[in-house]
Amino acid sequence: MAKDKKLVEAITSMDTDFAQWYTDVVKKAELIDYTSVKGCMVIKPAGYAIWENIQKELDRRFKATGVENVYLPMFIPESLLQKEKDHVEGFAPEVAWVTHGGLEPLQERMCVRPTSETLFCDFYAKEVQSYRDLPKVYNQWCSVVRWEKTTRPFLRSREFLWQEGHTVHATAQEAEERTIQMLNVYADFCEEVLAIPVIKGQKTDKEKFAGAEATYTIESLMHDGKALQSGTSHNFGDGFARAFEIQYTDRDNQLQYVHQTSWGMTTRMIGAIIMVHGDDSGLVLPPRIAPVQVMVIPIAQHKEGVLDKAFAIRDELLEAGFQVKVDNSDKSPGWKFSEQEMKGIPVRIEIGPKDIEANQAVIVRRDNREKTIVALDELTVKLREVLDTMQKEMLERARAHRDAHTYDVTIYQEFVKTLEEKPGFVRAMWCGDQACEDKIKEDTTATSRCMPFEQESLSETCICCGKPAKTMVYWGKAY
RNA sequence: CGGCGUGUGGCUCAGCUUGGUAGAGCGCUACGUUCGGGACGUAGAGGCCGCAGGUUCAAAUCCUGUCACGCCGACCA
Repeated sequence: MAKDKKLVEAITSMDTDFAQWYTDVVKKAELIDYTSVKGCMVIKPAGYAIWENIQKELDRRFKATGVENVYLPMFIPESLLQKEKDHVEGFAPEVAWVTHGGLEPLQERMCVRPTSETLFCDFYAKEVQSYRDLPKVYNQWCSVVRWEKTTRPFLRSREFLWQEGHTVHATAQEAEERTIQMLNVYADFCEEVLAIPVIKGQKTDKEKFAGAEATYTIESLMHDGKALQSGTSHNFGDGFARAFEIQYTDRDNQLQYVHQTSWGMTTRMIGAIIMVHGDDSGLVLPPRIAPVQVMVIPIAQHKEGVLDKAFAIRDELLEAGFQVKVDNSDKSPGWKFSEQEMKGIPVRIEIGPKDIEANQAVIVRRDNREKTIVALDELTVKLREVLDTMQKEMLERARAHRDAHTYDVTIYQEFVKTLEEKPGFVRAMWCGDQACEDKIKEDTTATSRCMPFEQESLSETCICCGKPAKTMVYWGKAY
């Protein structure tokens, strides 16, 4: 009883203060530490290992579609950044500038990349001569810097890790296909690996990327009912190509502009994992992204044979391909249970003298704390079952939560009231006029999250102005 | 950029109102006892009280300035 109390004191309850809960989990799960640089964090081993797994999974999927990895400079000369008008205007307010090299002022200042469109364009302008050079499907893993005013671990930091894909194509159609293809890669990754359901759709002109012709997005819903933009894929048309003069000679010896795309996913997804799956005991990692899937916790480990058995189990499970560790630290079992739970390790296996006597072990799921007593010779098979089930149920649970927090409305008063009182997505029709988006933001602080690919007609008229509606839009308050 | 808040052993904080020997809990080290939901005993180590000025016989405490970080808003992945 007293121990339970201590547990809840360690992490602020979600219902009490979601923001504080998030910070507590991030710290208790040892994902990050704050630093003396505002808005920049140390990503600790437990956090970085999640990112490495995200990289591994995404990179594999990218390469399956023909992506090649490259690396470009982290500095962008001001003149280069200036070349595409919308792009500069979008990013100028939040770039960091390098003005000196050593003690000497630079002739031209350079910004630390907030994104690398301009550098890729500069590069492609040299690289691409002929239709035979196309397409180029490059990606880079790097960090970027955006001088944010308010910052939060993973969700909004001044420096963050990401990948940015940048492609050039001969035709508009090919560019559009690549844009959609990569959005689908992101969506599949989110659902299959992170167990986070997403809405696929297009951003409105107001919300689209600076310099893009079209921005596609996957939107997910956090436990507190706020939306999180989880991955974007942009079709640039030939806008950047014209600004940077990226031309190729086609089969008929005519000069043509290339068509470009870019797409990115960031360490923000770690924040999404926390806010979609976490609970009052801490982090809950989907088995397919967890750096450690199983923690073996020996009970009364000083007793003859217990530790040996624990390590034997570990070796057997490692052999079978699981990520496993033994907690043989000098802590009490209760302590170890709490640690495993705070860190979100999907499953723990308890093994003590009684189990050894009965030739069994106890498997405990992190997400619902369900205990299963398993005969030792069935451990591998059962564990695989438990992890697969857990992965599946986490996605289902997240989807059920999202669906339960998605509301359809057709009357403006109800729209405003819903956004105010019920955290979640609100689906409503829109005329396509930015003035309505602006008014909605003014009235509710909510923004258009996306125009989903899967459209439905909820009514004939725009939720805001009453003019004929063009599209159904997901609205919500976003991180 | 505005509002709020916080800087004191590794961590969380008390002490500041009313100036006078720097404290607690946790953690850490050693030894011993424990071990199925955050165990316990004994003995230790560890602090220019964010930084800089000022007032004073005397400053963690009062005054001025400054830096940093956190949270909440407007802008953004």
